[in-house]
Amino acid sequence: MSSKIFHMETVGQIIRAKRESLGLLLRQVASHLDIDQAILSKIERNERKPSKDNIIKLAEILKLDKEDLLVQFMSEKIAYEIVDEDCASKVLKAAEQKVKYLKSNLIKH
Amino acid sequence: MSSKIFHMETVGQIIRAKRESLGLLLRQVASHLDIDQAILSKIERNERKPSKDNIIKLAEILKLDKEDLLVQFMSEKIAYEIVDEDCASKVLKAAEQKVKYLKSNLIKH
DNA sequence: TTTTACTTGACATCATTTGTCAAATTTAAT
DNA sequence: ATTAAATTTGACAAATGATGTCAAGTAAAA
Repeated sequence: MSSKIFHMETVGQIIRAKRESLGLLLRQVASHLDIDQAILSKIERNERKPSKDNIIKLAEILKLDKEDLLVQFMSEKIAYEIVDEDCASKVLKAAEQKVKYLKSNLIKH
Repeated sequence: MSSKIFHMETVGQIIRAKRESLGLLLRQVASHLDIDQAILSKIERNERKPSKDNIIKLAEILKLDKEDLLVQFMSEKIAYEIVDEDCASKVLKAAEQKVKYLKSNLIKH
């Protein structure tokens, strides 16, 4: 019986930690994202959700792996969307099948 | 090597098929949902997405299993959200972990 | 061909997302 | 302790997306 402990850092926690470790100010990072520092402050404290564009630019300036950060971001979004459903696990499994199906029939739109 | 064939009916296809098999008219079903039949027509042809409320009332009037239909609905939504990402599979796996984590730490909001 | 059912597109309304700004608070430096 | 810098907060605004109405068009059935 192996039970792993997961950190489950939020995107906000990840970027705050990295920003601070790089010694950057909110205003510096925010200006690279083209947003007000108020938003970035909120994003870091999980009070607001970043846009996809925010994430991409954050990965750039904070030297984080873009794909990793996007995965964090999107999975977090999905998790919050379905966590209140008791069929959350079914939903994810079904979604996996649908994605496979859609990708194999690569007819865009 | 077993490869299953999945139907992958959309929610739209499911409800149109069931409505027709019950001999119900768009206008009859739509009125039960409290929406214009135009919307229902579009939902059935995947031109518009149903709301969650639509789904619940559809399950009622069409005698479909409510949870099944909700799973179809939500998984479809998620699948379309991420199908264009090449890390779609990673996202779903990460989402599963996060859901587990969130559910185990059942501190609402 | 006339009626009935469905589809289409233009538009309306409302909620959510995404952002700005300035004042208030907190943290750090002198 | 004061000041200066950094962060946080809340009120607001604009843009976008979700959800719906309506009426005119098309297709199917009688």
